[in-house]
Amino acid sequence: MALEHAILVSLSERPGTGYEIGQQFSRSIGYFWSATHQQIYRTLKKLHADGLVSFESIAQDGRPDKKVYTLSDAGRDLLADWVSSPTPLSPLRSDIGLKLRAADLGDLPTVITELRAHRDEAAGLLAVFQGWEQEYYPDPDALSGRKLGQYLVLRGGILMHEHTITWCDEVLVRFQREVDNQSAAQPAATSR
Amino acid sequence: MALEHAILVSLSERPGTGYEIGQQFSRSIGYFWSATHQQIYRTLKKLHADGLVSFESIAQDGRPDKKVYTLSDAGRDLLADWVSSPTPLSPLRSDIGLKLRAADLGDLPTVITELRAHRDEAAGLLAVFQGWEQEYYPDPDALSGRKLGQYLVLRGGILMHEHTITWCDEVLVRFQREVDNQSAAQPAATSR
DNA sequence: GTCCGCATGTAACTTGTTACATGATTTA
DNA sequence: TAAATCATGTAACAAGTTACATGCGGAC
Repeated sequence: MALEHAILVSLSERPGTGYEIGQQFSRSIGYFWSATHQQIYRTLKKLHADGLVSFESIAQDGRPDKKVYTLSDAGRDLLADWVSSPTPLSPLRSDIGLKLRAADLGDLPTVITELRAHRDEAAGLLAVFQGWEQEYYPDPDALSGRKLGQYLVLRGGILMHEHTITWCDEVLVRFQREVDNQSAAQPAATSR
Repeated sequence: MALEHAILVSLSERPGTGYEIGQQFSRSIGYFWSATHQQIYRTLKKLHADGLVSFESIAQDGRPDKKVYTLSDAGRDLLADWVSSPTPLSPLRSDIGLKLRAADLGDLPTVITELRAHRDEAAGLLAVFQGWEQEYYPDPDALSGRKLGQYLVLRGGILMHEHTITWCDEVLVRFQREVDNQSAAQPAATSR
């Protein structure tokens, strides 16, 4: 259901083509909701059939026509209801959690290397987010309305990646100790 | 892909029926990977066709036969490879993030009420997790192997819910201030 | 006598992923 | 001349959700 809402949210910020919505999904909104262009086109078609968006075809030189979609009144009403509706805790699907749970089946040093890569990736994204925070929201206390919501979502992303990094570090420390203990127990085993 | 791995992880901890795996998915493992029983039965069939698990039918009085699944050597090898493989940052799908981004379209006091409910739900789960931590892992420094992995996943869950609560609180403070400002600006508007 | 736990399944549908296809313009 | 950007789409498949179906035994 929520992909529809994600697209409506994007259109509520500004009208745009499927392509442009896709851009947003791989930039700002994309850090909290992802979708491929195929999903977007498919869903736009459905939203149009349901009367939640309208579009205007714009002819272009050389390129195919573009369809600029706009939120309809019905779409805006639906969004307003939706943002005020309850949000149950969403079931999790965390690959890294699963892997950790079975980590002792794999090769620990390799697991550590991959975990560090994961951690660094999160740290990279965190830096990007923190850059945005400083650039776009230098005075967070003064924010209100739409801008405030966007800022708070960004804050959520920052907190989330901080959490990921904290967790990875905790795991890395413990796993490193585990490796050290093993090599201390079998000091002759230098290879494999 | 990863549902297959989730089931293999469960079977690597102990053999079991589809039903029992489902139980695990709504308890321990379920807090990091969720699946319905339909998905599980469907996937078990596929895993069996691929030779990653085997099963033994056990006749029962009155009840239908149960199939106790066991991880095969091939399944164990596949799991070992998988836990050592890279884990890219997974794309996010956060309903609450999306809603926040469009929060100004809805009724703020209602949004606040729902957000508080969300926060409290997370706090409830956090308490459950913390209970487990104390009950099952009273001496975390002494853990190793399989148990250590399970503990670290639980730690991840605890950190995650703490993050959720921190975030919700941050948002609640800001939104409450927003409401106060609005009612200060229009002190006569007591209803609606 | 009704609900809960055990135990497995089918069917229909919605979402999400991956690959392929087209075609002009701009940038390296 | 190879690539990236703009712009839209089809097709096939994998994964996830919801509803329905069966049937015994025990608890309330």
